[in-house]
Amino acid sequence: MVRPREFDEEQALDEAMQLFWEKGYEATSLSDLTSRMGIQRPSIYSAYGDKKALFEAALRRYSNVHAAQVRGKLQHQSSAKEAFRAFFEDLVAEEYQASPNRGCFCINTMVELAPHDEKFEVLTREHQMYLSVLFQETIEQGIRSGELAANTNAKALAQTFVVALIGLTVMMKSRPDRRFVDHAVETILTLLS
Amino acid sequence: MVRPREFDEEQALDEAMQLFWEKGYEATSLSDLTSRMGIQRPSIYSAYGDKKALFEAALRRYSNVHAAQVRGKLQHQSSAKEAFRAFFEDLVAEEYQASPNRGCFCINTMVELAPHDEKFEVLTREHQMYLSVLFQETIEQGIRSGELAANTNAKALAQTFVVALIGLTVMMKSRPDRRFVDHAVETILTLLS
DNA sequence: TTAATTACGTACCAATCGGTATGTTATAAG
DNA sequence: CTTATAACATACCGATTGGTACGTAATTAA
Repeated sequence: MVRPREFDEEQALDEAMQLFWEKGYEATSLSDLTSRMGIQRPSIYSAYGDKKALFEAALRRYSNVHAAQVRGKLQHQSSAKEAFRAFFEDLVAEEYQASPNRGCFCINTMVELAPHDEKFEVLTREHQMYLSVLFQETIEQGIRSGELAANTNAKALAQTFVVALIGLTVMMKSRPDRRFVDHAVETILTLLS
Repeated sequence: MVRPREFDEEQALDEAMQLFWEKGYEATSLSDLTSRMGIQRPSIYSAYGDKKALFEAALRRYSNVHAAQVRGKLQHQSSAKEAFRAFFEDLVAEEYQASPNRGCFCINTMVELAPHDEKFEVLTREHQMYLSVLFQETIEQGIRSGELAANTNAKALAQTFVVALIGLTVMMKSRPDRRFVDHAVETILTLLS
């Protein structure tokens, strides 16, 4: 390396992530990216590759950060029921005060790119699978502690919570009445009792 | 009217709907549309307006057709439990044999356009609300017939089924193991018992 | 201090984007 | 048969798209 980069690669990638997250792949132009990232076009291509590669790097970054956040939120609570209640209630509260409603970058990508690009089909699937494992571990912890019934099907329940997470996140993009979503969360949580 | 249209407006709109459904708004170009619809560019603009207006017309058409399909499927069964079981199992079966996985046009639009365009936020929200009413009526029918417990919260349950519908539809875009989805459907259906 | 290497900024590329002006053709009314 | 009207196809518009060639500036190794 003879001349060091004048920009922070991670920081610029983070800006790209925010932009792709908010607008999606197709609606985000190279001009959008250069102005938001604060670097020139050739710098993007030398540091990350083409637009698709930059998008992939941004998604991988999101996936890592998001997975760690979910893990942290679940572990923060001692009770499994309280963990899921806090998780879903936070999800709803955060999404309702966001504008525009970005939702989840990974879910957005599942809708926009996964059906036409196997790389993103795999990437997004693996993220869901990881979340499912996190949910399952939380449920199994609740079973061991006696909080949840011993015959609880942890795996099936975890998979259902992933479905609920996706459904809630996407649904809130149309900004339905808050009570609609709250009722759904309450009903979903009854699966734990 | 002095010279009749040489193309069938509804039929061409249907082709546009298929294309937007499969590729989304941004990824579908006017050239894609003209070749698929079999008409020239100015014909699109004179018959439907600009690209956004054509998209809106296609979405409205989808919404009507889809709502009627859902209504038909729910009414086809006599038992509420069987109605929802058939509904969700059909959803999964159809989606797993589709390639590419188009999902639901309305849900796709909720993700791509609703956060940035209030018109589509409203349009997609109203469609979800209508589905929720259909679900609720089916549940209430089950309560009246004695099939479901009298203290069943029909509204909350219907809203939860909408969340599940969205979650399942989007999740399947990443083509998870079929058992994953089947387990989730089975768990969701336990909410009826 | 020189040479090699790489980042940077500018300016550019062909291709495609959404959208339209225009001339021609077909129809119905008079 | 003429005339008004609107649909048709072609050909075009400026703007923007993703991507790159190239000359300059900066850094390290020799």
